[in-house]
Amino acid sequence: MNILAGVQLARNEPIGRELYAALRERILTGALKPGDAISEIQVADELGVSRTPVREVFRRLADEGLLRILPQVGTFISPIQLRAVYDSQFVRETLECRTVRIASERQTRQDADRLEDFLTLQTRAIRDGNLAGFFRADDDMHTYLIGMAGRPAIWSLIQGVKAQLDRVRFLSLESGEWLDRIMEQHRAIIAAVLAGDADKAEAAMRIHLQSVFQTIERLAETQKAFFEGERDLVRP
Amino acid sequence: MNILAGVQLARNEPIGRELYAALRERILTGALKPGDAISEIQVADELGVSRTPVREVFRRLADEGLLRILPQVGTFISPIQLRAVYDSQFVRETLECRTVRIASERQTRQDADRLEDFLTLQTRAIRDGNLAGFFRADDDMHTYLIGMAGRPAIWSLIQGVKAQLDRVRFLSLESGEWLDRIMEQHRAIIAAVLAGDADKAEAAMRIHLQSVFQTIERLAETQKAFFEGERDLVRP
DNA sequence: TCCAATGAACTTGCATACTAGTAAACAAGT
DNA sequence: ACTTGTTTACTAGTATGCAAGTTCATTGGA
Repeated sequence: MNILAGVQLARNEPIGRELYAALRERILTGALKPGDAISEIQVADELGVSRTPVREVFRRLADEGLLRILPQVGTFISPIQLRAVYDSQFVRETLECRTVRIASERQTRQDADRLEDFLTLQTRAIRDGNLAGFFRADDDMHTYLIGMAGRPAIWSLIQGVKAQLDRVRFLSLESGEWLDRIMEQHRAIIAAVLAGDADKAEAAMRIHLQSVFQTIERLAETQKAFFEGERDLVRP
Repeated sequence: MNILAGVQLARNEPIGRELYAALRERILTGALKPGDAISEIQVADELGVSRTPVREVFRRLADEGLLRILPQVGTFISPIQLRAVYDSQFVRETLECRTVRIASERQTRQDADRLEDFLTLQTRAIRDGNLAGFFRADDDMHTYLIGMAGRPAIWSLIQGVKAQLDRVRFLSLESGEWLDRIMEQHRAIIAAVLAGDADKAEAAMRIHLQSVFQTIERLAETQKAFFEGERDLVRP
């Protein structure tokens, strides 16, 4: 079975960059499922490169908790660890609730246009059934808000911990009514930010980022095989 | 000149583990200064191993922002980027202010003994002029507080961003009166936590974690060569 | 004296060969 | 049938060699 169905490297950049992104996406979207074996040689052969760059990518993914490397045994896609998911949510909520607060205190006229653009992009993506596009516009909006708070670099840190959350998100293949509810949350956040109401913005962001809990509730039952660790962990 | 003055690998574990810790410590403590060149071959030869494991360690340190790898040119110790330092402080303050809040709400009887132990360990280390021991006990106390909040894993994330802060801390070689002030801050935090006063605990923690700003003030002037980036960045 | 060309000595990126360890299939004995 | 020992085929860890690019000192000419 092909690990990388039809991945073609452009080879303008170093190998690792693209391979990292490609593998990461396949793990997050569930194309590579928890428990699946994935060997350095296999991937190297499929790409027509040597083990060395593949190996380095594996290491990075293992550091992020997406791969599990067992020496002399093999490398496997990590199970989704509930503890790690809850911790990731905690970190994201803590950081973004503070940054959105700052964003709402610093908001200016031109921010309004940009933020509203994100909302229209998102509704349009939903209308067209373009899930990938929606996720991208979603991330872009969060990125912009963090930038407004003057902390653009923090998004890359959140990106790191968010991996665990995204695995859950993709596993759930959000249905239509869910997306509508997310849009409502987005609108509430943006409205509060543009109104300069820090308290309301923080509250709206918290509700938004905590909605992943409901997704977990539904999933941890049905997709039990992909999860690891006890349920009922630290919940606020 | 020796990069690794007298580092002896135990070779019970994989090479990388120890080498990573050894290099990281030398960068943080300033034994390896910003701008210093450090090549894969040189380190490999000094350790009597091949380039491959050294290379992987370099990659991880580069991901953390401690090394700068320029292809076909060389690898260098990163300058201390003020922007990264302030961002790290922001992340740490945001996370630990929330966790110490939770810790103070969950505190129990046996926590009191442990926390007081940390304080005595610290005062003893200061009395003996044992700086390394003080830093260790300092970190241990923060670790314990985060554990009290039920989020032990978050410490490793903070550990990651803390690297930038530690570089500043070690560069300043805190003088005696500074250490006394830190101890006062520690005592204030612990007292608030044990009293179950979340607001006071959070405030004390914020003051404590913001004290690095004064250190930066003093240093960015005198040690200008080690720093990169404009002063007067986002400050609360 | 100045400047440009050149080449030696570096560097990291990548490829490949070898080592050593695990696991599972299999064979032989009970 | 079951256990035990052995073989075989895999894995990642490590070593090493080559390729490609940068830096810098040296050299030759004006």
